[in-house]
Amino acid sequence: MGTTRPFARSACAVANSLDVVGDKWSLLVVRDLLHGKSTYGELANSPERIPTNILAERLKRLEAAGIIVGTPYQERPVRYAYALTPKGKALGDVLLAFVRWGKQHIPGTVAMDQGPASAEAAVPATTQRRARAKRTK
Amino acid sequence: MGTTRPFARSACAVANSLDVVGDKWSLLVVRDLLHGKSTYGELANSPERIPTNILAERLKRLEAAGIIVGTPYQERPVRYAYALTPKGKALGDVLLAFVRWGKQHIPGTVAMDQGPASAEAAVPATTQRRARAKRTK
DNA sequence: CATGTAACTTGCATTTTGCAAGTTTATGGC
DNA sequence: GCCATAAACTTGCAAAATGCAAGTTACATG
Repeated sequence: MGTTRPFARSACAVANSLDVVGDKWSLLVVRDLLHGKSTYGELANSPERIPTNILAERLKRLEAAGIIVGTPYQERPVRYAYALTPKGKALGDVLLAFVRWGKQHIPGTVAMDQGPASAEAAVPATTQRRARAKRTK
Repeated sequence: MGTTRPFARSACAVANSLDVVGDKWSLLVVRDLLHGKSTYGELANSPERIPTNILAERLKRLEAAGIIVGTPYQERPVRYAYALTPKGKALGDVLLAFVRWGKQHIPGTVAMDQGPASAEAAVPATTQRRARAKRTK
């Protein structure tokens, strides 16, 4: 019974954290969300130019992991505004550690400007759009 | 001249840090070295069971990145004891951030015991071995 | 109706991983 | 000397992840 191995590699907090966000892109998405970005387009247009298929896949993985949530800000076509959950926001400390290490040990790197500081209007304000007769098919 | 793009993706400290240690194994190797391990065998026998070809490749990459140094503790066959440079030790803060996040947000994970605390004898004490007539070829 | 655009999806070619097995050099037992 | 064992890597692929380009869907605009 229930002898299903509980962890992929070990019970180490570091190993399991890396199994969730230990790749070249996930933490950059989190960084952007922390900085106030929220739509697919905003995330795709970050300076690192994440390939769009990778972005779509990461958004699903991060949502499945409870790090972000996508709430529809528009129907027909459904479009989501992504935001960090508390679990996701807590990754800010990890990001901060990376920023400090990078700035100290990789010459020329800089901390990307902290985002909106007091960003309201994070959600595209339900883009004003007249609801035309919606024919579902 | 010299218009060789200085960074692989952007000047962001996070992005560049991830380009160096942003994979599933590098930080686990750093973790083990912080905990006092130093030989290939000790690293290979960690609970996560890193594939040996990956371990060999990571040791080369981390050394090329100035995060670790390998000093030979034995000739014929040459064997190296790996240790963290100051740059590598500084990753301890990143590890700590991951430990805190993991323990807080991934149920069941734990901090791997801090290593030797006051570990001398980190190097295999130049394994006592009578120098037999060494025929180089 | 022709264009344009945001948000994804799909098709591969390339790269990275990972498992298994092989190699090299040396040690210990008989 | 001969055989078994071991540490530290290396090599050979098969499988999975990544990345580039192009395609798709559902509007908005002129």
